[in-house]
Amino acid sequence: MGSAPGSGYADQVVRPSPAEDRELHGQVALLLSTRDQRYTAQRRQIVRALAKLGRPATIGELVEAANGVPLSTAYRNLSILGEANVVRRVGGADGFTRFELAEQLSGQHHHHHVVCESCGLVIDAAASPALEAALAETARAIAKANGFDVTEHRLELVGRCTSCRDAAAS
Amino acid sequence: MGSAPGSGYADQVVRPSPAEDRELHGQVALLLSTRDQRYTAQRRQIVRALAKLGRPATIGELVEAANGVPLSTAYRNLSILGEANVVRRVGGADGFTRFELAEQLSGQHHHHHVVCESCGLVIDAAASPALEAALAETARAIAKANGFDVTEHRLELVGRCTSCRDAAAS
DNA sequence: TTCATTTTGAGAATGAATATCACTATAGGA
DNA sequence: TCCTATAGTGATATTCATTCTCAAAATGAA
Ligand SMILES: [Zn+2]
Ligand SMILES: [Zn+2]
Ligand SMILES: [Zn+2]
Ligand SMILES: [Zn+2]
Repeated sequence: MGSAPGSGYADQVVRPSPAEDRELHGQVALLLSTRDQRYTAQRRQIVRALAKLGRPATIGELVEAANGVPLSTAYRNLSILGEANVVRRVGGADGFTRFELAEQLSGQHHHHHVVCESCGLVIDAAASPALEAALAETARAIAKANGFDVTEHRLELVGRCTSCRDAAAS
Repeated sequence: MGSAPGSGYADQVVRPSPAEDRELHGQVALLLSTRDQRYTAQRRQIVRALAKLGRPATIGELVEAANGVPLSTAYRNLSILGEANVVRRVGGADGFTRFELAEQLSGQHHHHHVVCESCGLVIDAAASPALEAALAETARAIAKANGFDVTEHRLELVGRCTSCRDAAAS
């Protein structure tokens, strides 16, 4: 499930195996076909880049990892892949939109994000059952108090990544 | 403390009393003066607008509530007020940055946000002790697993506000 | 009143994201 | 295989929230 022993509730980046990779592209092709969209070479490049990076990535990181797919093509396809529930937008800490594979495609299920306030790095972190229970309870309280119908949540844990901490200790 | 009886952990908008209002402006003036900044009429208008709205507000809402302070002035002063820890930026659900008074100035302390995915409305919600405890535990686990030094968190509960739900039931 | 410093605000510039559109690639039928 | 309708591409133009510029106005100290 992408969790190394003793790693608690925070995941490291885990590369998909070749078999998982085939499975991924099969699922993407299916999701696209139900919306009469083709799984083109450029889209495959983008999906491959997202899987390879294993964390929410900026457009710049993506076009570089996706072998120089043009910006306009990358943006357009990320939008289409988003509508097909292949890609999810992640609001960054800096002003940059980031993109990641949808939870059911990335191997890990529901998760949250850890953000470095210094360099903007974003990594995934699985949520603990206790945290999810507390969130569900909060959602209930809000529905009661404000009539707001809470259907999901976004959690970002903000701090300093290892390399930024090392760099600060100069 | 801004919490009506029986409202659980989700706050409604609460107007500051005249006394609280004087206290607010005094604190703002102090925070600005320590950074050699003046508490000008325009800055006072903006702070008054933020207090009056009582929820994270967009630039458009602010310039309207602040009696037509020019856009460039509003942006510049929100930036200065941010550096002075008077104002906090809230990343919106839509693409719009929102601004709110710093927690210690708005009467309520640490809180989270409830976002309507339909109209973009953002309101405040106090956090329960159980939720905060679970968040602290998660932060500890992440520090252990990734070396990430988590110092704060941002939580958005996403759903549908009452008026958008009513509008959908047409 | 000077005069140095800060602040203002209209307009210009920036830049991430989106829209355009002529061209290319592809699927499917003839 | 050849056609053709449709979908996709990518260089370029456009949008628009946000930031920058800078001459004029306000402020405070002397
Ligand atoms: Zn970092
Ligand atoms: Zn993620
Ligand atoms: Zn709404
Ligand atoms: Zn708030």
